[in-house]
Amino acid sequence: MVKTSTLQDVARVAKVSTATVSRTLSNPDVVSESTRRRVSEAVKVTGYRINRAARNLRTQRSHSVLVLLPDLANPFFSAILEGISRILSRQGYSMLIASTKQVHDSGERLIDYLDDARADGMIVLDGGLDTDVVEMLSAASQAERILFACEWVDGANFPSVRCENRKGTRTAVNHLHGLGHTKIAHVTGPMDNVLGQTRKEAFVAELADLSLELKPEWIMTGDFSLAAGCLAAQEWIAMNDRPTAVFCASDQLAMGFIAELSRHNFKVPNNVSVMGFDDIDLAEQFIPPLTSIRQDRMMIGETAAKMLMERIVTPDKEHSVHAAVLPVSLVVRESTSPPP
Amino acid sequence: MVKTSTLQDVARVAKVSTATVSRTLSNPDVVSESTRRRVSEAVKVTGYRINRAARNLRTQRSHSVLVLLPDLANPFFSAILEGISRILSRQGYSMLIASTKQVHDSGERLIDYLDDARADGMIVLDGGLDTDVVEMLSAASQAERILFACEWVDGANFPSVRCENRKGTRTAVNHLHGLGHTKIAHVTGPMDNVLGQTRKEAFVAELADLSLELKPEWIMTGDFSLAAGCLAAQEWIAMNDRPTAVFCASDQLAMGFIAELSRHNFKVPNNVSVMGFDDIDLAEQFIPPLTSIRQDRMMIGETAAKMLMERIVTPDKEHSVHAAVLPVSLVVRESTSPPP
DNA sequence: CCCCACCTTGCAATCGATTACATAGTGATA
DNA sequence: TATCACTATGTAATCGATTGCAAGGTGGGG
Repeated sequence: MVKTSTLQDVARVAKVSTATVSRTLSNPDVVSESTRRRVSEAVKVTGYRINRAARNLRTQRSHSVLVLLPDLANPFFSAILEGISRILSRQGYSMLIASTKQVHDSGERLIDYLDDARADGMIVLDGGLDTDVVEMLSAASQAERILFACEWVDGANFPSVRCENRKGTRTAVNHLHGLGHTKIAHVTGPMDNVLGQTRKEAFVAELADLSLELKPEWIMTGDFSLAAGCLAAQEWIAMNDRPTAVFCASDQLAMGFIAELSRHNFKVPNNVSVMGFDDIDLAEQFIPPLTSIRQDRMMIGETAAKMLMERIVTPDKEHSVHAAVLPVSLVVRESTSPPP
Repeated sequence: MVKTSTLQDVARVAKVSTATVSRTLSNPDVVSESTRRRVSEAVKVTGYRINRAARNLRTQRSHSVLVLLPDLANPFFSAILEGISRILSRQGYSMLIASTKQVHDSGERLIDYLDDARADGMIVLDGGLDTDVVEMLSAASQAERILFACEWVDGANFPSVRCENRKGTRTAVNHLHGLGHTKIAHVTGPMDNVLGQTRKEAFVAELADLSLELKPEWIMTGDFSLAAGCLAAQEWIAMNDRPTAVFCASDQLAMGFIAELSRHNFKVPNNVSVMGFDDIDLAEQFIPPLTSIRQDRMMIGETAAKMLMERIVTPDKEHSVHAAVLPVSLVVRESTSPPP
């Protein structure tokens, strides 16, 4: 085991005090040109690496951020992580990852991550936290160091980043209506999820605005999964008066829906137009390529990280943006067409 | 800002020394029943949370592990992460995430993570590290605290976890041959990648064992992406003597291949059988559902984490397993059938 | 009754970097 | 030349938990 060298070692080699070395490294302007050179030289010679545990202890900062996912195995989040990580590493911060499920199962409490100085802040990608957890977090003085991205918690007042869910939904409905559809169904996300709710509300509202008929059975409750899409397809097949277009609350739903239809020899978009939401990577390669509402997941991650870092670096400042809402866009591909 | 309480506070309340509190928490057996109760009570009263920075400094352990991905946005890795995280959190360890690309771009050196006490070990999911980086890592005394998963580096001698790539490939070829195919093509992974190479070698070897013809043009070089699959499909379409089956080195390749074929009105498996490798979540929902070689990604993650933790906890012990090779299995779905 | 072993607890050094405060040195100004 | 302002550097306390060593206490054996 090679002992890594410490500030002391550098100080000895450069023939200065540890204070000077420390200053040279973190605040070069205050030391003289000549010392700066001597110290840099000594750092090189000794191969000095700062010991983060020591710095973290002294500065009361962990220099890392916790990202909390509902489910690590869900690919939807990877691009968001990429965005977050990009910003964090640029500022010398590390990214810790955990899943809410796991944290819960292991009996840890979320707030511990902040309390025990493991993380300076956290980005939560799960709006479905238990209410008592949310209450504990908001009560904590650290509430400003917690940020919700994509999803959020109604009622709580955490800073957040989200995309234009309402506008995206309305755009989707308008796209279908514009193609000539008048009987439009919706496969919802999970109804205990804020995204699922919001998109459904917006869907209902937009249909009303367009004065389109909406039979109760045309709202099919699902979650965001492929499997739920399959089930919804079976419902659709069983209907007497089938809608000619279906707006799904996620791309995975739409893919499941289309897959199941094709097993029953229905063609998309010939027999029915289907849309998704998210524009995940695969949407483009799906057969047929999926019309969807695109959210820039990388940007969601980057924005979230930037906002959080601001709050960590200058905690007492009044911050300009409390809830960032990022634009979405319609991506028209081949799963939608005029009604038969 | 609520000051969190320290060992001192607990000690004061319990009327013992900090040493006793520390011992009660980390090694309860050595303190008496009565003190143990007093201390536990005091911990509850004060709401004490250990300060990890302080412990990390004193114990010279960071209690976290770095996981290094080639690309965070690639969903292939999420289940592996889930597996790793599960094991780590069970042992009170945190999971740091970074991507090789980013580490490289930001000018950091990988070894820094170990040197500056940010991580006790690392799990690398990228066999494509630059040779100089690999050399630096193997030279380091910390080489035993670095573990490769999925991919590995030929020549270097790091502990590793991988799946039965050769056997999986041979199983795939045998499946196709068993269906009656004699003209079998292969779309390879990237040829600078150890998985791509291994699977290709095994493919060639198995065809030879079965005494099957193999025209040079039947080996199509790709990478693991959807796009490469599309290109390969175009090559296939352009062939005079078309193979009746294609084994792709990844599911994504297979999906891209099939998608492109369908755009040109070829049917799978009617016109050609196509197989993938990995059995990613979507394989089952693809149209047609994809025949593939399944690797248990969660288990890869768990195994990697267990092996690494062993080495971290008892660094000097001789460890039983140096390279774990996990089983794969054939999953037959609808993208393969007897030749036309 | 003394000695020794053993169990429990406390004292205080330690991990390595940061930073408030003190001090030495330099040059300018009156 | 004395004084002041200012810069550059050193001294030493500090962050909070861990742990080697020492000491106090208890009980059993001789």
